This record gives sequence, C-alpha cells and structure tokens, in this order.
Amino acid sequence: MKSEIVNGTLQIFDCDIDLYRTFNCGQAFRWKSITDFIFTCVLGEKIITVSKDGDTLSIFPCNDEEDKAFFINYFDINTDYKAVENLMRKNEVLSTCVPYAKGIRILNQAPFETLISFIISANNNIKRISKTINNLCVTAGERIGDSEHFSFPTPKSLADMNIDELKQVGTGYRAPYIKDTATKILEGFCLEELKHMDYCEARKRLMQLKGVGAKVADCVLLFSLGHTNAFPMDVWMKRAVNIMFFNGKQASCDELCNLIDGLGENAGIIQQYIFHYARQKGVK
DNA sequence: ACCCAGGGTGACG
DNA sequence: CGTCACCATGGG
Repeated sequence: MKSEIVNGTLQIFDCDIDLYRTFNCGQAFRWKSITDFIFTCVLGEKIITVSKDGDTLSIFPCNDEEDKAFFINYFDINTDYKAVENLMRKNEVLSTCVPYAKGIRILNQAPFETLISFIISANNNIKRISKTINNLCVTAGERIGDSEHFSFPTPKSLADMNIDELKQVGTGYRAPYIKDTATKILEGFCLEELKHMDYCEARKRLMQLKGVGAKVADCVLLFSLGHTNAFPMDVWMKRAVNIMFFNGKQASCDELCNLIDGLGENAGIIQQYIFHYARQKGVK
C-alpha cells in the first residue's frame, strides 16, 4: 500500500476503506462524523482526524514513522480484504453479503478501552453504549488541551470510581463489572500478552473477568487483540446465521461451532460482512 | 404498558 | 452440561 507523510498528514493511496461503515458498525463507539467523509476521535492522548477524498485516506496528525506504523495497524491497512471477499464469493450464501459491507475494516483498537466498551455493550444498544462511554470519558478521562475532547479513562481512574458514580454515568447494573475489571487490570492482568496467545486460551482468560462472557470476549479478541478468527455471536448474528445456513431453524451450539470452524482464520472478518448484511436487511 | 438492545451471572436441575 | 429469571436504562 503506497503512502506518504505530507505536512504532518499521513496519506494512504488506493485505499477503498468506507469510513462511515467502519465507524458505525458497532466495533468502535467514539468516532464522530464531521461530514460524510471526515471523522474525528481521540486515540491515546491525541485528537485524530481522518478523511477520504476519492481513493486517498488522510490521517492527521502524523509526525513520524512511529505514528505511521500505529495508523497502518489501527486501520488494518495491510490486511487483504479483497482476498477475503473473493473467498466469500465462492460460497453462494456468503457472496450475497459482500456488497453490503464493501470497504469495512476491522480496527485494531486499544485493548482496555475495547474491553470496558463491550462490557457496557451487554444487553444494550449502540446509541446508548456510545453515550455511556462518552459520559465515562468526560467524568474520568483527561481533557485534551482546551478542547471538548477527552481521553478514555485509565484502569486506575475507573478502579477509583465508586459504584454509584459509575451507575450515574449510565452503566447500570454493569457498574460493578467495570470497577472489578479495571481493578484486575490495574493489579496486573495483562491484555497485551493475549495478542500472542492461542485464541482459545486468550478467550478463557478474558472470560475470567466479571461481565465478560463468550460474546464480549470475542469482540475484544477481534477488535483489539488481532484474533481474526474470533466470531462474536450476538442477537443479530444468531438470526442471520439461522436464516442463511440453517433454513430458519435454530442451530445447536455444535452446529454453530462447526460453521465457524469452517470459515477458517478470517472468520471474524467474514462475521463483520454478515453483521452489516443483517443490519441493513433488517433481519428479524 | 410492553419489548428490545452487539449478554452475563447465578441458581437450579 | 442446558435453561432461565434477573439485571439498569432509554427508545420504539
């Protein structure tokens, strides 16, 4: 992928990423749209702005090779989505999903932020998840300069909040899960090492945390820890998979496991295509 | 008033 | 192992 840094902006050429789809599919909750093609978000301690002009993706600010490497990884630029799409086209059912999700990317996000975000996502909807996370950042994060933007809270700042404060932000009954998980991370539970661990082992580890079941663990593994075979099974996916692969009948756990195994190393990416298809079709 | 939302937990068989 | 009520909260 060709790219260059010009005046503090990273430009990536011949890039077919669809920013709207990528930011609004429920994998990330903090990107705000300025226009249809310009979005902004706090990553780490910096306010990042990205825009799309034709086939050129621009990311600002980007000051050095280290920044560049971070963005290439964050936006998953080096993964060959065309290859995944070609694989999907060989399957009659999967091929119908491809047009509904062209240009999506699976972001490689900050693990702690992703973990807390998906604990909040349990039995919740995307709009309210975003609102709650924003409240959490304003309450416990750091203001960036004199802007209206805030960083995502550190494990310590969340662990230091009491349950009532966490509830007041809108986390509801998940408040103790958040406090407990933040405390575990603060005390040394290492998320980074899960990246290099076997998928099943990493999943078991995550599920030891309160508020983290199979689905939340898979989201964290897929959206922040590089496990592209993780296949989050939410209510949308269950409906879609049952209709697409099991003739409308409810599949058993074994049948689902076999299906996901059959999708291989990129099952998680394929999952995102199915998710987009299901939501745009309004599968019920 | 009722149901749903990118579910998880704990209790009970 | 599987099932199930319950868990806050806001929008349809």
